[in-house]
Amino acid sequence: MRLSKEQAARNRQTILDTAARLFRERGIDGVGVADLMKEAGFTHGGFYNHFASKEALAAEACGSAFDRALATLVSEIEQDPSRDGLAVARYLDHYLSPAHRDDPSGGCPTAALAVDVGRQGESVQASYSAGIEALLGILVNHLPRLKSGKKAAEPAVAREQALRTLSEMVGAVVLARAVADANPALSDEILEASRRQFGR
Amino acid sequence: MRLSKEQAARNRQTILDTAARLFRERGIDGVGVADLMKEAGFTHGGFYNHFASKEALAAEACGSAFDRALATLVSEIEQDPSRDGLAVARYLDHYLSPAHRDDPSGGCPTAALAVDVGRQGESVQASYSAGIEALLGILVNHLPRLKSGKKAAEPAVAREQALRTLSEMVGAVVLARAVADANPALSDEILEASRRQFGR
DNA sequence: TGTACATCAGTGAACGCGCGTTCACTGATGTAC
DNA sequence: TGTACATCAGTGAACGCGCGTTCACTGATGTAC
Repeated sequence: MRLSKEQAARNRQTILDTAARLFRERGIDGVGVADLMKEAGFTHGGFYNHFASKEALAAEACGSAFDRALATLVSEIEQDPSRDGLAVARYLDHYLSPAHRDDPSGGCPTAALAVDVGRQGESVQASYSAGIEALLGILVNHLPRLKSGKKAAEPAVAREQALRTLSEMVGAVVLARAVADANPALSDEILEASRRQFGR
Repeated sequence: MRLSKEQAARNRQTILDTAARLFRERGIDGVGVADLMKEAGFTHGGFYNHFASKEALAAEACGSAFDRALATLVSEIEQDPSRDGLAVARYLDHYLSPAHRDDPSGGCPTAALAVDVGRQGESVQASYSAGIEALLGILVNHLPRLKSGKKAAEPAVAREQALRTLSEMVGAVVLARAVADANPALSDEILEASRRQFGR
């Protein structure tokens, strides 16, 4: 049953993408190796041909989820000819939308994995931290223009602004998700309050 | 081995307090009934004399954690003779402190249970939502005075301000905890950025 | 280019372990007379 | 107030189940000659 190198690499990627999706949806501890492999279309025994352990997968899946999410954002920023932060404004508008709230499995890993990661091993935390730094770097460079027009802000001010914006957008999505079933009106209200500030 | 009513009630409260502590520390799914009962000083079989299920306990423990946290805040506000929001400023300053970040088991349930709750049953989500609404109500009434002095703000503005503040403070603590081991400098920086705004 | 063999991705059973929950049992408490 | 009995909190073994991980096996791929 040996497969071609190309097919094996494709299968590995399928497992990785499935993990990135399921981990965001149900939490890292909420997805079993057997679950995951079945969802990816395999039997569970083959998992260890691709990854040393579930933790190794979690670290890689976290990094992969960040890579994809950030690549999309970066390409949108680069496609924006005016470079005035409109791409970031659109990003924040979607970030704080009910659509993003209702789709954790395809959404930002920062929000979906935030509390989980603190309970995982070192390698997962390192992967997550690197993702946060990368997202923060983008915000530092492109967020200030949204707030203060074309003029460049003091670096320390831009950094502080980016940190606070990140906290608010992540907090809003996390809270909106937590109360979505029990109190949908409050959930919408949480998103709207921050969206009025950043988006539209 | 039957115990007095008083002793039984005290034991029940011990289980509840232990659960509120462990759930915030390790997550609701990260604590087993046997773990919990051992930590509370009992054998696991007796659990079902007090609670119908683990979910029933989780809902009650979540409510209990909010009750205690909010009761402390309310009493501090009421003890403040000037009523000018200084008690809330102190609360935010502690909320955004490394001490609070490093003590999830004794800290605010909003931040500690945020992502977990979305994956729990309806009763847990309802209990959590009620806690959020209560905390929000306090912020609506006492936060605006911090920002704009004595003059009362428009109700809609006060509500929006409270929602955004809640999102930012919860997001900051959740993110600071997630990167605390892998990137302690970033963790401190996240807290500091929001703290400079609200606390001190 | 053709043949012989080592490699290894995928299969499915099995490992020890911990999960939430149930149950028969114990014996002091609470209650009915 | 004293006695007889039902109640029930706590114990510890057991239930079926799913967890992460291991392993012997299969057979097509990749490689050495």
